[in-house]
Amino acid sequence: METPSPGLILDRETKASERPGDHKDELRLWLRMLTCSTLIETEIRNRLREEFKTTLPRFDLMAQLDKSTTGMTVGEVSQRLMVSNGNVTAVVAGLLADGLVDKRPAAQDRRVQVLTLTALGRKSFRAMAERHEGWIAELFAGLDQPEIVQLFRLLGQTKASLHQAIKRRADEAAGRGENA
Amino acid sequence: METPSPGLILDRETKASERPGDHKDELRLWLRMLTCSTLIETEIRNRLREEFKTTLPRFDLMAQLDKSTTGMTVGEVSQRLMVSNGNVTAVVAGLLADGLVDKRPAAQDRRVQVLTLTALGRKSFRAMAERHEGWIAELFAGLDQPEIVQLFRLLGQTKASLHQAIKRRADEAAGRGENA
DNA sequence: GGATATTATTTTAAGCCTGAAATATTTTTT
DNA sequence: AAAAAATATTTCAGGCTTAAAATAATATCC
Repeated sequence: METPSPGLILDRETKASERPGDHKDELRLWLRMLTCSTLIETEIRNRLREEFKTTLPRFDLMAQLDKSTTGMTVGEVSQRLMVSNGNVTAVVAGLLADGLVDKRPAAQDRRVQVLTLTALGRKSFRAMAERHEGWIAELFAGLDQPEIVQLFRLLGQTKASLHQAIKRRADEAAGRGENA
Repeated sequence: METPSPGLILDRETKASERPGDHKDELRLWLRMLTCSTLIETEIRNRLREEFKTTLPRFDLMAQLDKSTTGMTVGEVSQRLMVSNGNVTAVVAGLLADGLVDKRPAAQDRRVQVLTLTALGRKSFRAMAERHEGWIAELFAGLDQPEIVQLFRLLGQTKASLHQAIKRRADEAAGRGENA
């Protein structure tokens, strides 16, 4: 746990550029990030179930709606959560059944469904959100403030890099004539 | 996307300790990490489907088996991948059907099922793994080597912090007399 | 204005995933 | 050695998730 992975020790003798075609460091980085994400997700999932008898997808969806005063469409929520439309429909169905969310067609465009938290939903979410914030703080308690800032910054870089690579790929595909 | 989140700008005037009970920075950090993980997962999932007509869970499972020469038990795989036993059983069922994995009871202990890659499975995985490593490298291409090393290190810190917090919680639960 | 294309959402079929209960096997206790 | 406890895996019910097809409504084109 404390010993750094040998592959990441780089000195003047062993530069990345001297191992052409090798990208083991990036792979290790990804696997470590995935481990962290999975550990956090699993723990939050467990606590939501134990303390609030709910699930992470429901919590996440309610979190989006809580941020918006005027409500959000299915499409907006699906984009924000980076899940499929169909998934939003399914999760919303559960929340509707529990009276936590309201769904109604938009006045101007009847294709669009506008989702809002009900009063019960808002109250219920706020209680969970407060605990949730504490749980996350506990989980990151081993990092001091500068480390948190630095990690946040590097993940910002990462996010930009990902968007760029993903866009590049999509453009290439479009260029090759992938007809929609 | 480029502008840093205001909450993370900390100077001498605005220390975290001066906002007791506030843990918005940790929350933002977690959400950003989740965004990165999700972007990578989705992209890898898409490419595995497009280029190899397979799924991420299958790839991940095969990756574990590829690392082991002697085979792994269901329990070992489940621990490594941080998924439930039942899930391993289910994914393995698909791989068995496709002739990529072999499953047989251990000689000494017939409770245990030993999983190995078949020759086809190994060949098939190696081809995917090579492409996979390239994809990951592309996705992280916006980070230079020192950034990768630094991010890896900080995620190591994070991982340690998570294990500590999760263990603490489990110990507390056990102490309160959670009978198995 | 009517045909066509686009957009938003839902449905569908299939696979992933979980926790808990059930099953099978081995180990420990008495 | 029989009974009880522990361990490894599977089964089960239920929920999540996706991509692709279907549906419905709006916008665009001629």
